Formats: sequence, C-alpha cells, structure tokens
Amino acid sequence: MVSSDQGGEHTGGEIPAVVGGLRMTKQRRAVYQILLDDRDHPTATDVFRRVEKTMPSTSLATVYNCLEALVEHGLVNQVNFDREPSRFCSNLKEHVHFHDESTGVIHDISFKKGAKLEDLLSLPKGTTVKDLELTLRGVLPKKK
Amino acid sequence: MVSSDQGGEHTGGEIPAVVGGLRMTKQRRAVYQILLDDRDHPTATDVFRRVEKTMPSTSLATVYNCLEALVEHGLVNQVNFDREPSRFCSNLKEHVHFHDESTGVIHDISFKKGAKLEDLLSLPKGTTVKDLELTLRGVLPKKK
DNA sequence: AGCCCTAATTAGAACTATTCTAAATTGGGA
DNA sequence: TCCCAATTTAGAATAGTTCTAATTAGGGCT
Ligand SMILES: [Mn+2]
Ligand SMILES: [Mn+2]
Ligand SMILES: [Zn+2]
Ligand SMILES: [Zn+2]
Repeated sequence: MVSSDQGGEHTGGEIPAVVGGLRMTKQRRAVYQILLDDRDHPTATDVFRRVEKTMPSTSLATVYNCLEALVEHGLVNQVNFDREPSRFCSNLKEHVHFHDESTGVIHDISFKKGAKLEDLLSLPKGTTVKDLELTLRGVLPKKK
Repeated sequence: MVSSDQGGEHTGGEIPAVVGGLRMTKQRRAVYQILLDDRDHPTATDVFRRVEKTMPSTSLATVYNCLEALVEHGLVNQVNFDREPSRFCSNLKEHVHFHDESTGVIHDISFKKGAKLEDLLSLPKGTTVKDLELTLRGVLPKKK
C-alpha cells in the first residue's frame, strides 16, 4: 500500500488525501478522525462540539455535510435510535447496537460467526436484504 | 369475557369502553379502529387523514395524543425507519419490519419458532434485553 | 336530569434536528 | 499564478413532533 490509498476504508495512522473515493478536506478529516478516535457514537452536535475545539471556524452545516459525505462513501454508519438525533459510528464490521439504560453507553454487538438472519426470521424464499438495522435497549451485567 | 374488557389488548368486534386500562374516547376509538383495520403501518398524518373522513373536527394534535396513549398502554407499536416519520402498527405479536423497496409496502416478519436472539448475537451472559427494534430494507420475490 | 370536575380535545405556537440557499472561500490542476 | 468547480459558511427554511392555554366532553355524584 502506498501513501495515496484511493481504495476502500482507512485503518490506523494518518488519514490520507483520499479515502474510499472521498477527498479529505480539512473539515472532513477532522470529523472522520473524531469518529475513528471516539467510538461513543456521537451525534452531529457532539461531533460539532469536538471539532470546534481544534477548528473553531467550523460550522454545524459543515459537520452535517461531512457526515453525509462520509456516510455516502461508506466510511461511517448512521445509527438511529427511535426518534433521537442520529448517531455516527466508524466501525465498519457488521454489527448492531445495544443501548445500556443503566450507563447510557451504546455498545457495538457483533453477529455470532456463521449466524444467519434467515435462521431467526421467517423470510420468504428469494428475499433480498439490502439493509438491516437492529437496535437493542436493556442492561448489561455489571462488571465486577 | 363480558362487555367491559378491562384487561389486555382488544381483538375483533366492537372496541369496548376501556382497553388495556385506556378509556376509549370517541377519538381514541377512531384512531385505534383505523390501526386495527388498516395494517399498512400508517404515519400520524396518514391516520389523521383517515380519521378526518368520518370525524372532520378531529385535530392532528389529538391524533398524536391518541397514538401516544395507545403506545403507552401497549395497544399499538411505534415503528421507526431511519429518520422517516414514525409509523404505527397494531400487530402485538413480536415481529420485525421489512420495507420492500420495489412496492413500498412494509411487511410484518415474525420470528421463527424457537429462534433466540442470543443464537444470532454475541451478547454478554446476563444481558437483559428490554426492547428490540429490527428493520430490514430490500426486495421480496415477486408473486406470480 | 342537572352539576361538577377532571380528563381530553383543540388551534396554534414552539421546538429541534436536519436540510436548503446563496454567497464567500478553498485548493487542485492547467 | 490563475481559474473554476467543489466546499464551506451563516442563516433561513422545513418538517415532524411536542407544548401551551383555552375550550369541550362526559362520567359520577346528588
Ligand atoms: Mn424502541
Ligand atoms: Mn437504514
Ligand atoms: Zn456502532
Ligand atoms: Zn408491524
């Protein structure tokens, strides 16, 4: 791999000039870096407040624009819980979200290896699933 | 069972004066009846337009109030697809939602008998799941 | 039946997350 | 360096939903 990285997602180190076909402007890089560093599923406003710290001239509209671009290019996932503000997640491994009511933390939950959706659901034969969103709410066992 | 039906959900026939602890006003009954009759997962505005036909004095605020009351009393489920307007569903059997892109229809999909969420997801032992929302988008095989 | 009192309904304003608009800025490439 | 399309920006607009405050409805009492 060379420095340009025109291909798919980005993993580790400095964010190159283009990722997944998306040109990394100063603002997009800042937004993307926050989502790579902070895996707490921040909202657009959360991201805005964090970007502001190092780039005070950034506007909220730009944060929305950047998030939209990152989502459209598949670098980031948009996560919705009921009617709450959207949250953003840079974990590209297929996973679902568990909102722990006792801590407020949103956890990434992965699928068990070999698990198939068709084993769980009565889907008509020949169904194509293009997108899936699964969110859980509850409490995790408290760590000792 | 006698005519009052103070207990759980309502199934078939005329809607009694109280269902699931919720007193059925004229407006609540109209909203509930629509959701029982029309299983197409209408939005609040959809419901409003349908209620209007037989009760033209009904306000949109009342439709929202009624839907909220029905949801709080567990007679109806609120369903969210991404950031679209909420939809409402009177199917109380545990199920998930499949949005067919080719027809626009939202289908109820039930769990396979005996299927367990823990078989699909890597949930820490001792996790309590209080709520689950699973939505799918894709295409169903076209009926001949 | 009439009264009373609380709950429910109503119209409209307010709210909030998000999107749009139009002008200013940026920066990659000729 | 200059140019131009893409991006950023501030602020207005939008849309679904919730709130406010006034009105109405109707169940339970006498
Ligand atoms: Mn939910
Ligand atoms: Mn989705
Ligand atoms: Zn995630
Ligand atoms: Zn349903």
